[in-house]
Amino acid sequence: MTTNDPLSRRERQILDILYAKGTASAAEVQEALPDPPSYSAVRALLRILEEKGHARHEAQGTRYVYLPMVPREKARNSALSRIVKTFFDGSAAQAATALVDSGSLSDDELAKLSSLIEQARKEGR
Amino acid sequence: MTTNDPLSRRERQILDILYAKGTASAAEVQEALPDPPSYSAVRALLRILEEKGHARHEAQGTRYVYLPMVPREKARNSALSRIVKTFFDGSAAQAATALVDSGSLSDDELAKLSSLIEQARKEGR
DNA sequence: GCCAATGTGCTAAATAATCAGCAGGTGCGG
DNA sequence: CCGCACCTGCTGATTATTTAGCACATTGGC
Repeated sequence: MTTNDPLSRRERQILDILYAKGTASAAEVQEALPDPPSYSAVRALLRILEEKGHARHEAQGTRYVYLPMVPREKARNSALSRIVKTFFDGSAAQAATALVDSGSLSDDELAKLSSLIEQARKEGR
Repeated sequence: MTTNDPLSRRERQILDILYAKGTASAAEVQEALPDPPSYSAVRALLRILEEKGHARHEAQGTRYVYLPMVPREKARNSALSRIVKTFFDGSAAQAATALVDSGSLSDDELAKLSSLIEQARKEGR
């Protein structure tokens, strides 16, 4: 019924797939799953996720399409804060630094991020 | 034997504790664990983590102290990249933006991050 | 109209994870 | 020297997870 009861391994994997894809049918989930089990098994897991309140389905034509209950942005923030806590001593700045250092940002992205920071600095004071 | 065989719920929790603390005794792990089981159980889990190659122990005086096998920095990067993939459509820039937007960065940190970015932009071209 | 193909709901069996308990060993204060 | 407090190694049982299978409904092509 709430947000953070502990998910099992498969439950976590499936929920992650739902977040990555935004929405997915049982078949899509199955094919995205590492070491995928039978279609039946996937459906059983999806049902469990629904019972636990982590996902829901919508009828799309004749079939079901599943999606996460808690909105992506909320989930993403709590995932980030979990990582910041366990790997960056609670420092979001360190985490941001690691991302920039990863070298996967384009020139454009760097520019935008830079101006975002400038803005934050102005507003901050 | 390597990085990404699937960890169970408790294994993940314990490993996270080891990463957060750097190093911990069985008792410390137990007390950091949510809804903590018996001391015996914690020790059993730690032994399993060792067997699977995710943790190791060092004798500290008469007792054991446990620590993760794969170095923190490596684990942190793969954790970050996992989140970037599932929550930010593979865009590290978006993730960095979310961190800055979280508003938890001090003025000082913002300044440092800014200069880091400038440096990256120069080197990038 | 009928027969694949593809969907659903439900259930029970097999596998994995989790747990607590017991049998020592070691160091230390009284 | 003895008992207490704390550690370790190991093992079996309980509980949760994960899985596949079956029965039935709906759709679309032929």
